[in-house]
Amino acid sequence: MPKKAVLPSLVRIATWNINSVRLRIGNVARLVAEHAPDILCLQETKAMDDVFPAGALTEMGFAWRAFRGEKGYNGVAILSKLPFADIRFEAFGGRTDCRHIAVTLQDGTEIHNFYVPAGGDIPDPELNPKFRHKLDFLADMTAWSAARRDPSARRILVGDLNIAPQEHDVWSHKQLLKIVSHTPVEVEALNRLQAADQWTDAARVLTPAEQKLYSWWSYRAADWDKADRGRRLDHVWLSRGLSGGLKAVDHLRPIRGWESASDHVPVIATLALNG
DNA sequence: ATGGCAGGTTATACCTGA
Repeated sequence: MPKKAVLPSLVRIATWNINSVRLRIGNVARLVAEHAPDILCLQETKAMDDVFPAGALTEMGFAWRAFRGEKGYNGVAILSKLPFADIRFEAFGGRTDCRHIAVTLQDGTEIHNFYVPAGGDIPDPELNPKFRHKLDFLADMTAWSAARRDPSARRILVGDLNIAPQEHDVWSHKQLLKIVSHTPVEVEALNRLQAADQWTDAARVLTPAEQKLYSWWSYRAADWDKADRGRRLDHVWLSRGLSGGLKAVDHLRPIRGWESASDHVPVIATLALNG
């Protein structure tokens, strides 16, 4: 007897640091109209639950919604056209601020949406509590992943991880070595997390390591496109039980040029969950 | 080598981002 056909054969899952979901709800609608994600994971929604635009997202076709936000900062959401069997969150970095939310789909696939702390300006945990918080958060993620180590688990980890790990995940490896998001201590912490359950960095499966690949461009550049000083901060990772189903990963650079754009662009992975 | 922008708030100055 074939596996129950609860889910479509290919699923498109998007991650996007939206930098205020209320301000950019029109951009979300345009993304949905033009790119048709089945599941949309947002970070930095900056909206408490009572003002989260759930109605507008329902009208876009997301019958299933999980969100948790706080006033002015943080906030994560998972919007889905596929049903949820469970919604939950866990504490990382010693706080229950709104930086993680997870759902389970009907076939048992888990989706974990993270907003890792940015870490402030000074890459020294002794001098900068924000950097200490970032490292603590990553250490907790690593322990969390190691405790669930499972070669057959079906998990997707997405989000703004606020680290560009590889040389060509930033515009200048040399010039960013002491800049928070690309320092060796952060990259090593992210690599430990990835190794904790042999996660696949989906974007780099299909794009060679020598090719520049970004998901974020600063608001501060006079011309972000011309300067092209980007970083790959937004990630889609697949557990071993799902990595074989990966079909495509798109970094939607043109969206950085939309009116009233977020400084991050969506990353969309297409994968077979039942493959 | 630096500075540059943007969103939100018990706002009109200061915190966050990275």
